[in-house]
Amino acid sequence: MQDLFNRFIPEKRIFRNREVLMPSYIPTKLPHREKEIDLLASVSAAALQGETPSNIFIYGKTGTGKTAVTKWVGKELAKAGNHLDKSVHFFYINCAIVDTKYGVLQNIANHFISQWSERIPFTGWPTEEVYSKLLEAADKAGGVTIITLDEIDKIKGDELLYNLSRINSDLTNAKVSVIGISNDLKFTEFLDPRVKSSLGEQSMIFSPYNAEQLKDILEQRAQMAFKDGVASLPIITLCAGIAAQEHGDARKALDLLRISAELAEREQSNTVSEANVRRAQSEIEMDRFAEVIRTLPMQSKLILFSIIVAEEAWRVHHSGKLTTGELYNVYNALCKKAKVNSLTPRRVTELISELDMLGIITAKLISKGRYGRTKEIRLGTDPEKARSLLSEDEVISGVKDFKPYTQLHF
DNA sequence: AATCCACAGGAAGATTAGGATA
DNA sequence: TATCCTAATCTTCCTGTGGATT
Repeated sequence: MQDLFNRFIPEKRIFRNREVLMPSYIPTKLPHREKEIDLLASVSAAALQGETPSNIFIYGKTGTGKTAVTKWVGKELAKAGNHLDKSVHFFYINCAIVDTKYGVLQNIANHFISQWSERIPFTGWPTEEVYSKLLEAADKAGGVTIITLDEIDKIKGDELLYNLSRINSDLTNAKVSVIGISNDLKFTEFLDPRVKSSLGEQSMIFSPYNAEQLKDILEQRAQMAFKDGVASLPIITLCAGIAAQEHGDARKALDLLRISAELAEREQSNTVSEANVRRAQSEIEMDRFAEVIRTLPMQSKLILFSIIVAEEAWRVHHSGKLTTGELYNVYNALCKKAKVNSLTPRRVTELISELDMLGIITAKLISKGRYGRTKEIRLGTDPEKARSLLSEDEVISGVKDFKPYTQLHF
């Protein structure tokens, strides 16, 4: 019995606790977020006096610790409340998962309702009914509740936010304050001004970590996640450096370290090598690249395919650079063959810029003087890889043998 | 200095698709 | 189910521009 499964459980050489490197893990110490923690704590401390804390809006890019800090402070607050015998509740909900008004209200309400029989079903009730039930339940529970809405920009419609922003006037016994978390800096711009001023009483911005800070974070986690001596300091510094270049996203840094270690484990190694990190990085990069290409709209795929095809043809016949106009000709011919309506040059330049921003291609604006201004377009990645990814699309696979030079003059 | 190429990219309006609503 | 709304996509029309050429 033991032997049967032992064969499939790899010998533990690397990990002590892999969970620590997962995005969901929240450590007890959050390095370099002391200021944010302090500010958040000072605002929400009002709850311990039985006052309603100001509503807070938290901005920051992904992997800057918004969620971790908020959850951590929330947990501590609830703990402190318990200690002081004050009724303080902390409630967290991710709006990317529950994105409807009904869903959010139902979740909050059920948080107050302990008895199963009285819980609100996940569908069926009129939304207003859920709201009044929520008020009732909250009043019954009393105390101060802090509701955290993570990825608040994902909520459909702003009715919910309006309701929540004035929920306190509907409550007699309980007090509610809201923490909104968003990685979209422009989110409030198109919000009802009343909601905006109410939710934005306090706002915080989480800035990305730099390489030094990421190093500290990785060091702390590595100590818990790995057995001793698995990841050396240079390896950790390398991971931190790579992630710092990519917007200082701590989640990415942890992913990189974790995948590197997984590769090392698969090689039966006892330590993570630089080669493991490089491999992991290209694997992550490849995944992202594949995902981006797969989800491209059809027209963008056609344009990308035109670039691949044209570049190949150019390499054979010519060694000039691919320009917008030439690309458009190829694209146009390709569309004809694929029996798809082609877009106007104006739209195509826009799509080229989008592909450029996605990092799939590079489009550099140059001037050829008398011969105009154009963009030099080049594929940013391996053409064969891109080609095979594009062939998954049926429209593209229908024209995969397309050769531009049969209908172009050089 | 003036010209002019071959586009870039802004503005505004039209079209379309998908989702909500009655 | 039909219809209505909205956001995204796309078109039309436009002005702007760096620098080789005249």
